[in-house]
Amino acid sequence: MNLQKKLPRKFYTRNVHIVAKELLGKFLVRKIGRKYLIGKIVEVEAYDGLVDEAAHTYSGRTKRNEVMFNEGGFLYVYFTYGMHFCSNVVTGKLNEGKAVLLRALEPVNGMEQMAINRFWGKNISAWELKDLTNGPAKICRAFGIAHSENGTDLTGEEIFILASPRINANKIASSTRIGIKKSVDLPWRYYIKNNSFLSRK
DNA sequence: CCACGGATTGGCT
DNA sequence: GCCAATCCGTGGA
Repeated sequence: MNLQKKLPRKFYTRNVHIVAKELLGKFLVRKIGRKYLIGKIVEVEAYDGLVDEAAHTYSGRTKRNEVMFNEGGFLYVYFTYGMHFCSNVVTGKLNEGKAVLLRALEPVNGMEQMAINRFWGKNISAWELKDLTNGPAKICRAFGIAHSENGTDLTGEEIFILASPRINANKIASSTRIGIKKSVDLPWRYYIKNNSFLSRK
């Protein structure tokens, strides 16, 4: 794994479904001081802007969703259920309002720190690897992603994604998206088949 | 101004 | 499997 080999802007400015599928198998990196938190992306969902009733941007620009209208390659972080953050990779061109929700990672490096971030205060010795980042809000907890990370440029030094070979199409599965009430039949959740760090089967 | 409910999680039945 | 937790953006009055 080459920490210098960051995905460039042009990776992100393409079609949201292409980017979603190509993000599978790539490595999300958070640099904190000299330490690196790293996880392999194994599950995502595409949110397709104005043609997608389930997308936050469907009804137009608001203060909450404005980062999602950037061109590709920025991090859109939102707060929900009164306690959770979720992160998205913005895709496409300026003002399209499209993004890929990061739903599950396979921890690769910095697991001790992820466990501290996720379970602060309680039972810190009993953490299990597969419970660190197998859900969209868990990723944010483990990686310390919250309000202040909203709008982070993924071509920068703080949070970025490493280039790595594309996952073979026959190892990728799709399904309907999880937890939404609109556009429930669209098969826009993509994940690596049989990976044990998925948020769901 | 106020009421509603959410791209979730974890604990309890 | 069910449901409470706990903010705050959003939309309707």
